[in-house]
Amino acid sequence: MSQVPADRPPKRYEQIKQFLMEGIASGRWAEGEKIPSEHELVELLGASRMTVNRAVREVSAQGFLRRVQGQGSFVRQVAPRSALLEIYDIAEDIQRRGHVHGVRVLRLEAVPAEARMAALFSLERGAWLFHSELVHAENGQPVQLETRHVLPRFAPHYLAQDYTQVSTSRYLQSLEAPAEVEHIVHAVAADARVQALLGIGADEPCLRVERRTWTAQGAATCSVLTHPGSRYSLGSRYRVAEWEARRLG
Amino acid sequence: MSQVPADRPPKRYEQIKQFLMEGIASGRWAEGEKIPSEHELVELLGASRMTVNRAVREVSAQGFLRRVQGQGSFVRQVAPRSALLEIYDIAEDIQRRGHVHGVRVLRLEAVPAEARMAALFSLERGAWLFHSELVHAENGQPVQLETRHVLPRFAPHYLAQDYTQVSTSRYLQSLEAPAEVEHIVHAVAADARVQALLGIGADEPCLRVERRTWTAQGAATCSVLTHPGSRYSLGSRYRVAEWEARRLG
DNA sequence: CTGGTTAAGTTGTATATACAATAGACGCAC
DNA sequence: GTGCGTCTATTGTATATACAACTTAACCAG
Repeated sequence: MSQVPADRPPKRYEQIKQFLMEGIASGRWAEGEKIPSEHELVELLGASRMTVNRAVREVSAQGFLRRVQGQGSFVRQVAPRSALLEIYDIAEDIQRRGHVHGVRVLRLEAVPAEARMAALFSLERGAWLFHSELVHAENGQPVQLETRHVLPRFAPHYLAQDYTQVSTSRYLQSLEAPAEVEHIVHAVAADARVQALLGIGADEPCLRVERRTWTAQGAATCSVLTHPGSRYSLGSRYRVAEWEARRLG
Repeated sequence: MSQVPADRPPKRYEQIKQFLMEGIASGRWAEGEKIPSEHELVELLGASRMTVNRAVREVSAQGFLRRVQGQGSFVRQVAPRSALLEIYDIAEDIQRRGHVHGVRVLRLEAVPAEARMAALFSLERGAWLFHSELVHAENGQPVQLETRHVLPRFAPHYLAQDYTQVSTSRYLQSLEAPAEVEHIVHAVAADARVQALLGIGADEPCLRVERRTWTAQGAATCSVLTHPGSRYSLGSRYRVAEWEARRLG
């Protein structure tokens, strides 16, 4: 049996954090449920309240607990999701690298919502949506196929813009900052049409980002960004910072 | 009639955090420079050391300061940038979904660094590195091939752990929080070995995350996480307001 | 029943104190 | 000079205590 990484003398507040994390992960305290009060933890674990307080505060800052003064500490309904993707504008990205950004507008039109889109936007089938399809190129080589659906109420003049001058992302962001954003990244195989548009072979995998935004009124946009796996990747490098300090509500 | 919401009494540790952030932002303390010690801040600001300690600790957790026991607190070279991707622990992820997490350890050994790894870790070729290879499964289905190289100096007991009990990520994070993290996501085709390990077909694309971490001493770990495109995707959804709120410190 | 007050429980903050752990400087014996 | 121990400065952790702020429930006066 492997021993605990007993390299260092255990720290009391780390032990308590561990105790809390295990209780949360194991379901000993269900989601939304109240965990023992600081006072109870003091008696249970035999540490001072300040030490308990630090442990609970830090676990809370990590997003696993919600604390309410005068009431107690509760296990969060939705634990913090792992991956965060920041909004990015591919035109800006390419220019930042000092390369030439080119764009070709394939479609820019109003379309009736088929079943999937109707569901995503909470509309009836056949309701009108704005739709655009663009291919972005870096130094002449296609790097992204951008397919987008936009709620007309959110961007009434979406179809009248010249997207060779201002990118779709930039125009949409100029309207109203979304209240909520979702990104999903996955790897997919390209169908024949995508292969042709991106100029890739049949066996080349693609990196696909699905991006949805919501305003206070509801779903606003839904985009699918498809990149050739060989010519594009998402990257980030950052200094570790704030998952300790994060406060969600 | 009741008064307009009166200003809440300012919190001492928030004031001190503000004081520190202004000093850092204004260049009053240059990058890399030592800020006043806790004791000096106590005398300067007239708060107790515990309060000063909390303020400095939280600013430090946000990445703006680096603290060295016995030496002092120093302004970090570069302020933290917002992250594209956050660290995630697949075991935690799976358990959070209420599924069964299984892991199979394929390799756990010391290996001599070949050219690429030597370059990444700034070592000479042939220097020893710890190496692990694991397959993670969700409800019995493989969802991640985890290949990792670790600098022995960073985790001397890396090979002695039981990774069926505590995940590699969690163990490594228990040692020392990395100062810097890099993630790169791309789509790749799997070779025959990976296909076999993940139980996927020849034409199925894979989602690959490369993750590297650095401590103050230099590169610490380098991981390659390969997921079957059909069974795994990276996702995130977040409220923009909260994201923005974190910029304030 | 209504409305306000009180009391108890919980988290939030602030302080004083103590000791441990680490790094660097100084001085001393050899 | 070299090596070793000591001292000091600094951060890291732990505790006891106090009071403030907030929530809920109980209670009581009308």
